[in-house]
Amino acid sequence: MPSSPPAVPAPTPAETPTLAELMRRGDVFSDRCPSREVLQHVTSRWGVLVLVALLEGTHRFSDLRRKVAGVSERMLAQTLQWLEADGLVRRQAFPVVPPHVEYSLTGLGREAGERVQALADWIEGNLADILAARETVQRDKSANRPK
Amino acid sequence: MPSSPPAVPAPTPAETPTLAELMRRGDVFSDRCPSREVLQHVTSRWGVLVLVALLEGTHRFSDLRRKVAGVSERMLAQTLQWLEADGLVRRQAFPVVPPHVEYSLTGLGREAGERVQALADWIEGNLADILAARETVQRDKSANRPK
DNA sequence: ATAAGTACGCACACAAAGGTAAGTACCCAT
DNA sequence: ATGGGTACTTACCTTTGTGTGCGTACTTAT
Repeated sequence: MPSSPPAVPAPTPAETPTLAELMRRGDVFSDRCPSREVLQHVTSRWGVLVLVALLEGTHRFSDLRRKVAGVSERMLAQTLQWLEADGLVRRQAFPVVPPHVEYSLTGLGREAGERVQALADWIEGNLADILAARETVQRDKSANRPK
Repeated sequence: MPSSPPAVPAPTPAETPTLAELMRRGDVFSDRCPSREVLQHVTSRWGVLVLVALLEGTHRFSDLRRKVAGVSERMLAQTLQWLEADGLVRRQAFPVVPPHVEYSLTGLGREAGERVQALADWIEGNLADILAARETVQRDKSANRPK
């Protein structure tokens, strides 16, 4: 149980990448780097689930809606448009009535999807540990201020 | 250029996992599964960046604030509390004045962090392709409705 | 003596995310 | 003929995320 802070090891100098550098290779730690937008689309609430769902193959709009439980039509459409704009999802519309549209991953989308799936899988597999940790952390906090 | 939709391959039967099953192994596709909350914390705008930052080692609050460019004190504190509650981040406060608090990853946090880093790294490395795709997709859309 | 740094909590405000409901223009099953 | 399915869009409203500014209780640097 440490009561005094450790000594500082080494100061990290500040970095200021140019815009051109941010295009060649993004930097999520940089405030105005475009990679942050992409990150937000990919890690958005429904974006993650759509990418994982599409890893299994092409889906129609309403198939996705059923698979991704809880998503509204509005947000599913919105999310798909984000991912399509970023070149991760391909949209194929057939000129028939009633409408028929198929969504699938592009090459980029598949690569991204595999990474988000790795994360989602890990969370699913370790959910029990995480929920257990929640209890523990909560208990420890309460112990530090019993009144 | 397909103009008629392909035939359907096979209908997937509906699944309804019980709450108990959702605890042993989460299912992010299930509406009320707790894994979704965890997913949201981990993939939140600042959660991603904090996890990646902490992979490099222990950081103080203000170190994180400087490293994660653009985050406000309010949201950094909030994000850290989410991750701490989920057992991914450890908080160590020293009873000194001025305040000194150190944040680090737990075992769970490191595993999660590695996965989000893999995603962040991929996005950084493929940013150029994604930005290029944005242009292309935009152009294709405009071409389909020139007026 | 004054300013800056530290790690937050709190109140206020705004914008974005997200849900609900309705409308569209047809087809198909009952 | 009525109801449901399809792939959205739009308008309206609520919730959440997020930023800003202020206060704190001191210490260290200027």
